[in-house]
Amino acid sequence: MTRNVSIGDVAKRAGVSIATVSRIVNGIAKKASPETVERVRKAIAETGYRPTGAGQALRKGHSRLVAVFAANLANPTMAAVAASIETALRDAGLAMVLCDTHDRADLQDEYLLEMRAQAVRAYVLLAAVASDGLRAALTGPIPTVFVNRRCPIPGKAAFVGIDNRAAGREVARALAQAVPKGRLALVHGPLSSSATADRVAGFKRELAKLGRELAPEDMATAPGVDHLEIGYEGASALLSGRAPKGIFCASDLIAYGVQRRLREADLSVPRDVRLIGFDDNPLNDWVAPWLASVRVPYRGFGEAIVGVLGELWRGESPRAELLAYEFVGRGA
Amino acid sequence: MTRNVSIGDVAKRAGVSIATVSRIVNGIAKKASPETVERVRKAIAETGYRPTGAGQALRKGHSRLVAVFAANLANPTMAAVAASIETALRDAGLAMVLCDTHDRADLQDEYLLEMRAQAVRAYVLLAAVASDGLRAALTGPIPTVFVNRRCPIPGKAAFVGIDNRAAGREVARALAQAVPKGRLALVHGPLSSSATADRVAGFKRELAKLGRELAPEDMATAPGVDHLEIGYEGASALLSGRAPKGIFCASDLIAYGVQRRLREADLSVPRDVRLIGFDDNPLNDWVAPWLASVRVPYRGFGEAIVGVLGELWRGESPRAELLAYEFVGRGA
DNA sequence: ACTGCATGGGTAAACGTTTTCCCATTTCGA
DNA sequence: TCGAAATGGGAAAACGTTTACCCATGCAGT
Repeated sequence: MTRNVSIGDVAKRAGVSIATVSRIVNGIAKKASPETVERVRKAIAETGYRPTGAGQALRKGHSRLVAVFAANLANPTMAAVAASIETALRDAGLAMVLCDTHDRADLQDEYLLEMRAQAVRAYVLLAAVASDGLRAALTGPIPTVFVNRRCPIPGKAAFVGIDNRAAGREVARALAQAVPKGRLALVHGPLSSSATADRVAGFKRELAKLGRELAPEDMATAPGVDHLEIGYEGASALLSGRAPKGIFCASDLIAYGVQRRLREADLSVPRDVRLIGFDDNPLNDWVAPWLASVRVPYRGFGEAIVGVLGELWRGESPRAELLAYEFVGRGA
Repeated sequence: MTRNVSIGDVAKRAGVSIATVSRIVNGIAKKASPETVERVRKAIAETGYRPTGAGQALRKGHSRLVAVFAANLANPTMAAVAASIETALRDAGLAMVLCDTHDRADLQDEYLLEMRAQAVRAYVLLAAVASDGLRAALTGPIPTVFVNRRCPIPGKAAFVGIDNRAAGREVARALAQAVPKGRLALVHGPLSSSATADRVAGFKRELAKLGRELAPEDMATAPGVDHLEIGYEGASALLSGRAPKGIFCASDLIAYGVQRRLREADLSVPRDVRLIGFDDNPLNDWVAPWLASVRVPYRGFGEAIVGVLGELWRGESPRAELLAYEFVGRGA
């Protein structure tokens, strides 16, 4: 219906050139008398003018969009991080394009191309997967920051997350202490994720140091992207022998799956088996008060990510920002 | 570094004009000899050309973006719907800009304006809130579809969701049957959401019909956006009297909150109290096997929404698409 | 031989910005 | 009083597309 108001309309109404309007909108304050500024501001307010993204993007070479890639939006932690990023981006005057890669390289590559065509200002990769497209993107001009899962391709890349290895060690100490004697075990997802791999490595290493090294049959995993199923399958594998007294689950969802399997085997958590998860899903306090976990400050990820992005936009070199995590004891 | 390849580069390489390339890319097949098409296709493949969004948006007046507004991304059902929309949009060659309005009118308005400036092809409002900006948007040229929560402003607007009133009635019958005698109760969030209001209305109406009308003290609510807290507070209110035997919680998260409060009062679900939630969070089977619920086919929302959007883009008039829900008995 | 009409494809305008020049006027220092 | 510099602001190009319009050429029908 009503055509969008353009910078020309504002200029006409204020009786100045569009160049002047543009300068004032963009805060190039050097060149404009206070009266002119006032007139233009008035015209903008009256017309409700707002610069059109397409025009800006065309001229400047980049839009006000940031592409966020998530491996699996159904995963609550991914959704939480996405929400946090969204808020932080908005505070920075940017908008989020959210892409679900389903952990598939082909989809990720397609999205990388499409988002480049959209002239996004940055890529934010939530659990990236290695792919040719990613390799290409890393040499391209679009700043990229990896979140949670480190860049699966060698080279220096910006990262925001926690020290998963140290957290894994802390879990090991907590579990060993909570279960002074008896079989300990581990259930985890694919190790292609650096987050998982680091947690597992730290956990195993520390456990060995404590003299409670895990045997191969104490470690279970399963393929797939659904951590609930992974947990269920992993627990099934563990239960072929004598039930473990303590299990580290590399994510809370895995722990939920494990607990279901244990429940079906008439084992009670935490009475019969201690469980420690990871991520500390906000629902834990409500529906899983038996689950100890590691709280990752997902709410703060957005701010950290936008901070790192700011550095990249200013031309600084990529760095890793590690946030503080916290072990949450539950089910004591 | 490497400048993006533009349509001109392709044209030069294929030895044709950019108009020809554009026509071929856009499938205007009438005007191009097979050999020319072949040459251009080859040039496109070699250069990896892909039309730039900004150019298209500028020329056509709209981008390949669709704006999705969610009231609260931390809510798993919102996230699930968003994920579903994302997939459906991708299949249609579109991308999703996700905006978290935090259920605030001012943020929603700001986003409506900003997304209009981004020339989005549509608004998808997940739990919209009434506001001046929304009123203005509805008279504007951008197709709008409401999801889950109906348009809070009178007038005809496209809608995708379920028949919440009928579902509420079904819950009433199920609860009355599961708890043949004893006090029944209801905990719900703000009634400004049509989804909540309809569920509650259907539930109360049917209960009255069954001769088990709710007294005022059997209905509890609490302000705020966090359903967990609402459930907890609501349950506290209910517990001032004799504990109810069955409670309908207008969402699963509310049910989680209620259950926690009951647990703290040493009441067991479902032994002491039957609980029925709504939405059927996928986690229920894993961590809340005591919670009956109404399964809303959120996975299918995306497809339905994109279908409705297609109609709107073709100029058809807005309609409401109601999807099938299903009562899920648990904790019997 | 001329008209009429497909067929294939090129020219150029338009979309809305930003930004580089450029110009006019004023101010200031000597 | 003259030149230099500062101040305020305009003209126009460029970004990448799409599309309305135009122009050849070839061919069939008269």
